[in-house]
Amino acid sequence: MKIAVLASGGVDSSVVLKLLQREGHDVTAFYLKIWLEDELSFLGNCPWEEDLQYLREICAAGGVPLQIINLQKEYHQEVVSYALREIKAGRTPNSDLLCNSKIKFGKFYEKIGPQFDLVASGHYADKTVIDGQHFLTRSKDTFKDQTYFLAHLNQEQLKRAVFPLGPYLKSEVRDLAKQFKLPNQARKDSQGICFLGNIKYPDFVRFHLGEKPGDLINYDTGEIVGRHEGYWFYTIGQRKGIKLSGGPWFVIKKDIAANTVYISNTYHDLSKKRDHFEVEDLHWISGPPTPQNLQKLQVKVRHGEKLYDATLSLLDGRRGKVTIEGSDQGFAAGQFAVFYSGEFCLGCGTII
RNA sequence: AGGGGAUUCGCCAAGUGGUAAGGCACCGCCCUUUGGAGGCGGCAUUCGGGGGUUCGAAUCCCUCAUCCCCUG
Repeated sequence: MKIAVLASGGVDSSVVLKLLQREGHDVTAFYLKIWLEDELSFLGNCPWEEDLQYLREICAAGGVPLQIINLQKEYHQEVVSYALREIKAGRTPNSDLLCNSKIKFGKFYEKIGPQFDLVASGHYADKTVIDGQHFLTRSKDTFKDQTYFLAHLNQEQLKRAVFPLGPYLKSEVRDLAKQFKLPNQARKDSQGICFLGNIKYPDFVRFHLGEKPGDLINYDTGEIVGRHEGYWFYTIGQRKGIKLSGGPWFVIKKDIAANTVYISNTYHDLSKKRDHFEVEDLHWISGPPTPQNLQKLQVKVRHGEKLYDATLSLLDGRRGKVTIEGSDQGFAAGQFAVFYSGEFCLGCGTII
């Protein structure tokens, strides 16, 4: 098989190169340049030179062709502008889901064309094929599982995607990296929104949206207790950066029209928890779940944390109400709720 | 002008003779391919200034300064 590998210079995607090569596939490594335009370079040094250095070394040693694809323009159009639009609207976007569906498994494929059979990535995720239908399933490493970030892929994209790390634990991947004698075997995992690199999120927001001071209001008393620099620097459940004494203070609610941010120091009280929320833009990777399935789903409200048992009642084709078993305090509009049925990742919706 | 009260880390605040709690904020690290959350650690040789009493004071005394309240 002719496989295009999304390679970042990190441990995971480097191990993918090796694994596929070992299986006898014809692999080509692609480094996607999705970095922000240089206008922002003063905010932080991009580590992509280091990425490429490792990648070049690994590809050279393994006889793997390496191509660098510039998708900065596409990335800006599809992801950055979305993020800014959402932030400005007072919502909390998750750029990385769209990065996968729009860029890594979207524009990238358009760019390289059908000459490659598959696109492989170093995501901790797996696939199952049933009757020609492709399903996204959770990786063996349930802690590291990254299906959350892949929930926005569509069937076509999933069909040509392959996730070789699915059957491995992170620790096993590290071991493989050692076995393969990869120079980046001990490299620290990357984190944060991929396009930001070392740039701090608030700096990015401030650069594009500036500041817009307004009142901080105590949600419980209605009293004005301080000032904020712009509602877009806050998200629901946020604690850091409120600066007021008497806390800890947590963001409860934002009023965009009034440019006020409501905070509370009783965030952990039961009264602030909710067991339901609404979603829109429901998206199913392999077709909508059956009515019976809707009654016994699991849902993730953010990456990494626990799965809630949940039910989803559809309001219309694209909207629905999710009720979770238990309660949570951090439902932020704009974030993705990702639905699971056992090992299967079914799709996602945007929290309203 | 009298009378009373207060002054401890950026903020709040314990401590009333025995050698400066705690919370918030802030900083660092960990966790984490989103935003958050969470965990761990750091954070006043010093108690408004100056004297004094005492083996020993933030705690007692004197004095100065500032602030608040009440009565003119």
